[in-house]
Amino acid sequence: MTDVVHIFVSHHGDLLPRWQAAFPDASGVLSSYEKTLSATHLWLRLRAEQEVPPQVNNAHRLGPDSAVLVLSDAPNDDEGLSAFAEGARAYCNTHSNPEMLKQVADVVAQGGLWIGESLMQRLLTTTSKMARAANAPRQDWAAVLTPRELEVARAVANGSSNKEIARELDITERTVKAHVGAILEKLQVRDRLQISLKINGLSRS
Amino acid sequence: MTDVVHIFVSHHGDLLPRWQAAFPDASGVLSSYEKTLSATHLWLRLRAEQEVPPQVNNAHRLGPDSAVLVLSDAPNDDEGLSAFAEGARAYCNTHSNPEMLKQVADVVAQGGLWIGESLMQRLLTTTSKMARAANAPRQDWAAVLTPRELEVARAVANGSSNKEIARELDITERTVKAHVGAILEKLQVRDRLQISLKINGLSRS
DNA sequence: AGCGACCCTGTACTTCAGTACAGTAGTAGG
DNA sequence: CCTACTACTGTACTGAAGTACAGGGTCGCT
Repeated sequence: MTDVVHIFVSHHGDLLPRWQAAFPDASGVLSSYEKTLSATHLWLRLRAEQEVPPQVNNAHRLGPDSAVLVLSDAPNDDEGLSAFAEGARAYCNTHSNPEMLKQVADVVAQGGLWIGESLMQRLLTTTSKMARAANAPRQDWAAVLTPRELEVARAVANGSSNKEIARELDITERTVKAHVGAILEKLQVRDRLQISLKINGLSRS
Repeated sequence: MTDVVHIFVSHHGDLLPRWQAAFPDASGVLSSYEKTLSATHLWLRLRAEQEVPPQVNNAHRLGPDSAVLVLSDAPNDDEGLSAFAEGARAYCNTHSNPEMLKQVADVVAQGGLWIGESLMQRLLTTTSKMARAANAPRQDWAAVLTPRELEVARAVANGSSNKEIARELDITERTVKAHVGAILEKLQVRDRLQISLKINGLSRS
């Protein structure tokens, strides 16, 4: 815990009082390259009038080996998502209290990510929804299809024509039709489009 | 930080040495209801041979007001997802070192969630993918299609045949074909299946 | 050896999707 | 009034999808 260096990157290069309270040794910068190289924790205060990705990328450039922690004056889920998509390690409110900031820094130091509760909830619900829709029924049809049929089914679901699938699998179009026929029967559907809906978890059954 | 009570729920009701190291005051239980009520942190060591949801739910029953922290001998993303879906506040390795466990406990005490890096990465990628697929292109095709074409497009995407759509909209099959043709041209695709993929946000463009 | 899967292929047919060409009609706007 | 867009319909054709019928071969199990 001794070799931790906090550097805050903000519009004016100054430190908010609560940042100072959380990390007495921290320094603030505007964009001076040399000073930021030594940072372990590079805090970036987002500027609302600019896009998020370039700001985060710039922070990565300032400290290639630093963990980038993003501070937002008005946090929202989409902004947070953008930040994490660009490799940020934390996303929290600019005006969080010192205890919170210290907590965040510790989590990041341990290799973790800090995400707000709201965004977290969204991540969990959407992903678990996807997992539910993608896991439970998957074994349903995956079980009845042979390996080869599975390949064909996936290609069909992806929008490929019989001819394309034939080329891809290096077999005759006739054979593809045979496989498709078997799939249609096993999955109890009439169309290749219905196959697509079933494979992609969009059918109402 | 004074009124923190750690209780470990495991198969044998005993404490691993590293748990003890992390929280000297912690106690371990098998399933005695009275003792668990006082817990703020209820650690649950998963049993591999059982399903995850009932185990987590049982932990909630043991301590309705406790935060449930899940420990897994062999963590993986799907298991973690199940745990969080059931309301767990943390998911980490059973054999994490004491520092890690303390860290996890602190995060949870602050109202946060602890999620492994791998699972986190998966959450972020899938969600940002969904956000991308759900926001940007949606207005794309909706804008170029006329109201009637939209109806037809949705029906097509749903797997209806031309004849069915004709019946549903009370028009001729010929007219449906005209609409479908217009949709194909405007959306720059060749198939009704591609229409389905595009409407359902599954195309790679 | 026989049986049942899975994978592969051929010919021939029906049905559906999609396109070309052509036309009627209502409605909004310059 | 004329133009443009939308909705609708017809005949006729091409091509893809799907089905029927019929076979070839391999592999594992009884």
